Amino acid sequence: MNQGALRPFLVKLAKNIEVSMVVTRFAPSPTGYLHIGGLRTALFNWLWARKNGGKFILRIEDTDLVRNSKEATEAILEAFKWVGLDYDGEVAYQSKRFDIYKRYIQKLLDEGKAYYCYMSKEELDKLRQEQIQRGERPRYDRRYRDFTGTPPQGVKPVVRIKAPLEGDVVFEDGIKGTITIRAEELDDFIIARSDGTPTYNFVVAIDDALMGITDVIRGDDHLYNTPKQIIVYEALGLKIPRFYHVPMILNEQGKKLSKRDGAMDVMEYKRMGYLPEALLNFLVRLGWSYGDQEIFTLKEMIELFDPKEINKAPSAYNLSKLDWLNAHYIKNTPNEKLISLLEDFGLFLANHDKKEILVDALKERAKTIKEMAQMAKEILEEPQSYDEKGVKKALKGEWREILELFLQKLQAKEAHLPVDFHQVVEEVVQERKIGFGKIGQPLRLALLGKMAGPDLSDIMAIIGKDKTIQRVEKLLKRYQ
RNA sequence: GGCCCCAUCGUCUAGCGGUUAGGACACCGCCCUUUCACGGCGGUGACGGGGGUUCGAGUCCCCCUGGGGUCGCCA
Repeated sequence: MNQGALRPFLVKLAKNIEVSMVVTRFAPSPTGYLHIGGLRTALFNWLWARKNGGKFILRIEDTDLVRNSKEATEAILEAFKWVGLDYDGEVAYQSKRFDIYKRYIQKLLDEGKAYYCYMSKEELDKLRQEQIQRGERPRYDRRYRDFTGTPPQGVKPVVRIKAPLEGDVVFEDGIKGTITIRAEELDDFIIARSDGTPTYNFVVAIDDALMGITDVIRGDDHLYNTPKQIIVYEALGLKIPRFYHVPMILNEQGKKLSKRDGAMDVMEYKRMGYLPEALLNFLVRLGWSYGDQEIFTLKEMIELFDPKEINKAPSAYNLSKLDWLNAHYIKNTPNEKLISLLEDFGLFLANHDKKEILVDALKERAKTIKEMAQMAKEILEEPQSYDEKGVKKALKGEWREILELFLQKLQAKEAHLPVDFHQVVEEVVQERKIGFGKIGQPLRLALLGKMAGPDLSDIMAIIGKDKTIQRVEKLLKRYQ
């Protein structure tokens, strides 16, 4: 095959590669922390890009200079870091791209596809009120669309785009199917504010096109923005990406999620002791599933995720399922890792000689790292009071004689490991011919101050012989 | 209110014209066990309502009801 014959083939190959390339993005506006709905959207985009060996871009939508904050951007970045989502290239800031948008706005102006509108905010508000009173849908009346006269003085104009006057804007949504919006429902929306800065629907379309975004996965609160963005794409002759509008996450009552619903901030989950892998697993199953599978590693998610399979209906989150997932991931996290996570909750175990026994005992029962820290403290710290019900239940019969015998035997013995302590308890049981509970219950009360907790032998080994004796003596003394 | 979208156990979901409607969380029993968990076994529990289409509808169509989104010089 000579070069001339090969060339068309290579061109075709290159085109196919381009077609199959997937570029997604997450585009938050920096007005607050990253919330769980945003994180799910980010995850979906990230998974889809990674699955296809494509790119995932993080773009900060900060065109509204007065509402943005640097802290919010940092909070979003921090949340990304915590859950372990990465992104390709540098973070893109729209505020640094104003000159680009300006050029496109000018282009539309020059081509007569956009125009200056001199209506003031007050006039607009008045118009809207009148329309609402008449029971009409409030919308701009296009009074400056074909304006040729002398513009009013002292009004800084906005730029509006000419939306189609008739027909439908139709697009294919990867989740919801064909969406049709009639032209009458759209108005000539503003693409540049009176201060010259561009607005959301305009810059989104420009950036998605310029950055080569092929798949836009976003919340379905953007569904109605899509036809507006399509108007921009078409006015500029840009390639329209595929859209996937993900239904919202609802609160536990099945109502719209609001700031009042508590744990909205992703970082709040860290503070509550959740593991990022549990949160991600929880979130990926909200609106998406793969048969009966509940547990997904990140690798499996990448392998199996497909935005086309996302549910059409909104889903309510339920914390108890997150708890279950978190408990699962805690059980499967190496002790060393747990010990370092525990430090965020004021528990420092790194130098404790029985840390393995302690963590092993706790990881089976804790739902969160925070809870785990609490349980550990209950073991490590001498009880200051005794559970009332426990006292009634455990301190009866010959409990005193039993514990005294136990103390006597323990004092006479070397004890370090759980088996050593277990052996002492066993001897008491044998000698007194009693059931394990007869000694177990008062002993547990002495050690923990309450009736629930890990294996007694483990607890004694963790705190050691001396503290065990101290605690038993304390109980004996307290209830003479 | 207009427009758009949606609807299977309390919750997350499987189902893609013929299923005893499956799984998970939660809940309730039982087992394991010195206790609490974990784990194992079992149970309660759903196709919002009404019309069609079809030999046959959770699955297709229409209406109602309910829910969500949206109607900014915010994103």
